[in-house]
Amino acid sequence: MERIQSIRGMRDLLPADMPLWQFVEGTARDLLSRFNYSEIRTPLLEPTALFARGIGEATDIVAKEMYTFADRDGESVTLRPEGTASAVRAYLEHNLANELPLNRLWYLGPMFRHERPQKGRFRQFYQLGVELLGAAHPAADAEMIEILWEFAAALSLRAVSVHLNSLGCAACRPGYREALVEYFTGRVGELCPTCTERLHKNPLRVLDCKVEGCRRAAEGAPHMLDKLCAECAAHFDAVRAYLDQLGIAYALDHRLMRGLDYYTRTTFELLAEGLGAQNAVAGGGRYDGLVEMLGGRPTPAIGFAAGLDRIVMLLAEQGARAPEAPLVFVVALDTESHKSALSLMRELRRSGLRVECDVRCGSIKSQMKLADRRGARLALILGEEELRTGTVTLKDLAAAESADKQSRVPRQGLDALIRDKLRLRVSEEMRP
RNA sequence: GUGAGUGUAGCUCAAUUGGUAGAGCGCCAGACUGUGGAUCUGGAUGUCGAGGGUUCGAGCCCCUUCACUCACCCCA
Repeated sequence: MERIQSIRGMRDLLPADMPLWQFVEGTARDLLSRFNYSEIRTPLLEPTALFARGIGEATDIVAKEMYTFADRDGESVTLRPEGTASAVRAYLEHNLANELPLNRLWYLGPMFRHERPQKGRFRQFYQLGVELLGAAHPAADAEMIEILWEFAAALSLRAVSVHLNSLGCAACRPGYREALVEYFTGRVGELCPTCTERLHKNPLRVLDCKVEGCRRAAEGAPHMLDKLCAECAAHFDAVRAYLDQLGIAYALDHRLMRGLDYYTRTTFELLAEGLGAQNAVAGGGRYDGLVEMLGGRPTPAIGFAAGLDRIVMLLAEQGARAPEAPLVFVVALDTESHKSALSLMRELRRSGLRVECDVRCGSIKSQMKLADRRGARLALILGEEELRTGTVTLKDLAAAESADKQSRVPRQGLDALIRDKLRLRVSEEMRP
């Protein structure tokens, strides 16, 4: 019998992986609530037209990476390849703009793209998205980048850097594009075959080609930042001033482009070392045109998406350990003890402690062994003796062999005693 | 979609020029039947990714196929 396994590019996040994931997600929730952003949850499945219109028909995502199929009634539906289009759709569908002039939103969940998997890239992957709708002011750009910066800081992400660029607007980008084509046309000979093609389809992409020859050819290319119109230039300068005020370090990166059609003006990325070729941890920017493209009134907006798979991978490589509540393991030696243990465990759990036992009810040895495997901090042993005297044997599994490693304590008020013991050990460990 | 590499016990890997599988770790059980993590002893486990071919004989050679990994492309 052939065993069924998960679909290519779609992986299981196993129990051992989850503490880090929960740490990352918890950190995001906590941070965003302090910036007073509201969570929004949208369906995984949307009408195909939403993405075709929002992201751009010509982008790779729409042209060849979407999970698109006919629903039972024939409607073309698509598993969301990113979150912004859905968030904006919901924003318009429920008239959120009418309730508030400024909407701060975030979401977190799986996205789907039918790409060839590789390190840091999956067909089902998780993104944290943050969107700020209704503000054209550069202060909004700065807030968005600050959130990303604070997120990285709260996670203690090492070896990451913020890259910043401006893509200009409908007024100045076409001019830049022309200048770029003109520049590269003069050195077609130095470009790789793909770039020769790109030159006509998407000249901006030539800038971030990895081939050595193209990189050299791109060195003297004109910069978007030099071709910005007066408004875009002023906007960008203001954003930079805010970032300086906040002490946020960034690198100007004139080769930083966005693959989705809806981006304008400010774009930024959080890049990390140690992720292989997929080194972008988060990316975002201003998308002043999207709301209107999706049928709403012209509304300025900015946002970013962070790749949680990559962040978790980075943290794991940096040896990060997610904090976990200490575990109390109850060991019962016979049927009577086990009955009594049930009540004890309920009590302790209701008092907020994390408690489990070995429901296989085997020998004390195998129970102790499981306690150890599970990483328990304390073992509570219940046997005939303890039942008779109204006590439990408390063993500190993490302590070195010593007189107070194990002791007989009264069952009354046990949870307070345990809390004391755990606090003590925690404070000991926190000393450098 | 393109290219390269890899597929042998739960995990990491080994198997001389083709002679029908082994180690470490892990797991389970024992070592004065009320005590884990160290040590010792014993034990279970593989259709050698799948299908076909060559051969007296294939984990090793050939073909096909699938999966995984990394890179390109693109992106988070």
